[in-house]
Amino acid sequence: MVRERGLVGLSLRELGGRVGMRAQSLYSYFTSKNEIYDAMFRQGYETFMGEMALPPAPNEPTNVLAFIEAGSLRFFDFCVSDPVRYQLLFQRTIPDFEPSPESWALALRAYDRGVGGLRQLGFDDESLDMWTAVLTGLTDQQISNDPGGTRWRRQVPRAVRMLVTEFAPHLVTPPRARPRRKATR
Amino acid sequence: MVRERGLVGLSLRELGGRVGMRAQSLYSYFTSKNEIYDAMFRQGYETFMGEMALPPAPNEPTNVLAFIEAGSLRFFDFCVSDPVRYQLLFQRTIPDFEPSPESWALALRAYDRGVGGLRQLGFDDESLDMWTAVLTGLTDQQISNDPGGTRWRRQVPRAVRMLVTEFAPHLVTPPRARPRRKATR
DNA sequence: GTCTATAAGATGATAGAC
DNA sequence: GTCTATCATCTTATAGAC
Repeated sequence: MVRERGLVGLSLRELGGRVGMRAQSLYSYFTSKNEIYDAMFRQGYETFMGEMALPPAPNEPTNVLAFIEAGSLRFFDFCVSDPVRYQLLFQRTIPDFEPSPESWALALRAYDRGVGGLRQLGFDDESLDMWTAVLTGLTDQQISNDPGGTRWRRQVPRAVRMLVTEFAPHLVTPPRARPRRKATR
Repeated sequence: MVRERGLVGLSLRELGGRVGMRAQSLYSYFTSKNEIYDAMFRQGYETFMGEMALPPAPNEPTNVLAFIEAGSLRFFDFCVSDPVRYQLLFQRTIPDFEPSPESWALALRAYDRGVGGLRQLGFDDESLDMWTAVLTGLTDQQISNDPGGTRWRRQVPRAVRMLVTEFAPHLVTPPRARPRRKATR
């Protein structure tokens, strides 16, 4: 229903109708409308963690850079495939709704798991901030300005290479020959 | 009013009350609620163009890189200083509202002017896409995850250097000594 | 240009019967 | 658990008097 009407278009009456009961009967399952949003929020993050944890697809990443790129594209596609879910999980635009503490904790776990691989590769907090911003920025532009297309998705590999070069250059320039130093001391 | 209540919190009754009349009297000025959103949209972009066109502040940019950085920070601050306006102008989350053709044309002019400087410096369409994504990504994170702080703003100079290095390296590495070639032919 | 009156509806939520 | 009945609003918008 929210995929059709948007998040604020969720109406208890119509929701009741769709599941075959009166709106009031929903209160046997949820104490308020926000509790429904909260359940969707939680479910969304559970799906997210499930998707991100899947084994790599047949077209495998062979090296570290390809591995990071694959993870980034997976995140990107997860977001773009369901813009309303993206809005619910990563933007926060429903008036008067904020997730319950348990749901927030889940979201934090999901974030930690998402960037855990990068952290292990030596990315510090600042670089993870930059990482998050760039990836969600591309995602956002794709959803808002080219839904259904690939205009911004095509930039993901380049962004990944750019970020890795900036924050973990040893991963991208194989350490064969050290650049000469100015002088030997 | 929308700064307090959010964009969807705009109510004609209360708006009327604030300007000293009944809600119905507003229809002498606007034919619908969406026309009010449209007026705010247009006004926002006019302010935007005004702000971005201001002469550089006393702490001047001295070189090209600093010039780009200053412009980026100016955009960033414009967005962060008024999150609701940001939502109206750059995200599009009001149900059933879309800007009139004239307002859209204005928004396109504003974008062109905003990236015009970069285009003159040799940035192509793809790099402008990346530019937009990164800058709005940082902005978005700042607004959603650290409102009032500077956690993501601090990353702007680094992002600028990273992007310029990627897309216009001649601007950041002064052309003193050419890297030696493999062989002379 | 502002008002009153009112249309015509939507909404989330509660009480209590069965 | 689901229902009917209903509350208590809220909303945008129109008609027409002054």
